[in-house]
Amino acid sequence: MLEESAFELFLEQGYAKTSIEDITRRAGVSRNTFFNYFDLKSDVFWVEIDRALGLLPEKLALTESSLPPAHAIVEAFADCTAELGSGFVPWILTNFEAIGEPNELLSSAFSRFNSTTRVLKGFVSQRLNIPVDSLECQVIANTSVSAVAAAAVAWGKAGVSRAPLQSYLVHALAPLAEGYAHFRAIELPRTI
Amino acid sequence: MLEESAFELFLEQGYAKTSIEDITRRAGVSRNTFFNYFDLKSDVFWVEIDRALGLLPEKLALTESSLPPAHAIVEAFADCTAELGSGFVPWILTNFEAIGEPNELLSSAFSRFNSTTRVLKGFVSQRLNIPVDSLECQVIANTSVSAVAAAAVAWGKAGVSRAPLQSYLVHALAPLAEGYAHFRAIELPRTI
DNA sequence: GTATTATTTGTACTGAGTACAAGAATTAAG
DNA sequence: CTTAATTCTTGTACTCAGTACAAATAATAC
Repeated sequence: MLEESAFELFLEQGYAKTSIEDITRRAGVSRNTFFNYFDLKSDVFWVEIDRALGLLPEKLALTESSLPPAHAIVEAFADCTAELGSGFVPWILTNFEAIGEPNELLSSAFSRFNSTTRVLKGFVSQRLNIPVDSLECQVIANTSVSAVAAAAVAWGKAGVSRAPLQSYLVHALAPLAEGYAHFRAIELPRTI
Repeated sequence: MLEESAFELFLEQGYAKTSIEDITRRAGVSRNTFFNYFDLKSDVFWVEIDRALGLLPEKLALTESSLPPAHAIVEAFADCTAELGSGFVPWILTNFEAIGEPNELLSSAFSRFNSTTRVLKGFVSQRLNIPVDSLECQVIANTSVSAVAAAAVAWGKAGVSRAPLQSYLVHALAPLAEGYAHFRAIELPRTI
């Protein structure tokens, strides 16, 4: 499996010093085969997370329409990971300190941040009946995803006896649920 | 100015189709000169924003210690941009739809997100007297920066008759001020 | 066994980013 | 004004992620 080879080499010699050629040689395939499975080198980090995030739209759709959006978001994210099993802990969450912040990881992380906020904007827009391209939707989506990211990283860091992810999500998003309970669109003034 | 040449070319032919060689040729210098001024190609987008963000630590330090952190954050960010003049509107904020989401922009954006959250984590830790590496600090910093980013993008989009950035910041961060008013560290349970 | 389809691989390429030394321009000192 | 020192630009060469495409190989179907 390319990911396993990649993770071994990243720990042995660091992300930057590990070339795609190294990874594919370790896996016993050609360099170009890598690009049959991944668009980018850093995509190896996201296989499990992408699988979980892929479930998000349907999990959001399944939440009770009377539930406040922040609660629905917690439930949806928790359901995404629950469906992938209790042993599900993405490698990058437990190893990101070893990996550091190479630009390729930053770009692939932000790419997923953006696609996740797009999903949440649509959900919030529909649930709160406000325009999807409003500042309010963007803020709720941005802050929710960044809180989820912080919770996920903390959860990954907590070690093998960690509490369920949902505990972390609830704790991280509770203030947002409270803060956004009365968050309404306003007409920002224009200068004369 | 390298930035001006870059922005002209990005609009003429797109980010991906504009090489560093193109930019430096347009500016009348050698390709390697580019790297005397910038670490990365996409760094051209951030000159003004980096200047503003560079002021953040001192602006945060200047806020009243009795001010709730979210209010202090609004004030500090607003002061950062106010000090750089009323005409200060970073090119990327008004042109990011034209630029799209090239991986290089995503990585440089996330790099600045991370460094800004580090600044805010330190501030929140000191102001609320909680450990800087706690989930609470991370969540407050992450959500604050992502709300500021959403506000800044909306502000950039609003056109030449836009309200002051502070209006957008206040609106975006008000729910966070409310939500974090009683946000305290808790001991997340460990599994047996 | 042959034909078709799917997958891997080889080759060649672009361009961001890096390193380093040489050349040119600027500044300082005598 | 000349020389020396310092600063900055530039040329050359490189690595490696990422791309394109065709050839080779493997797998599948008949």
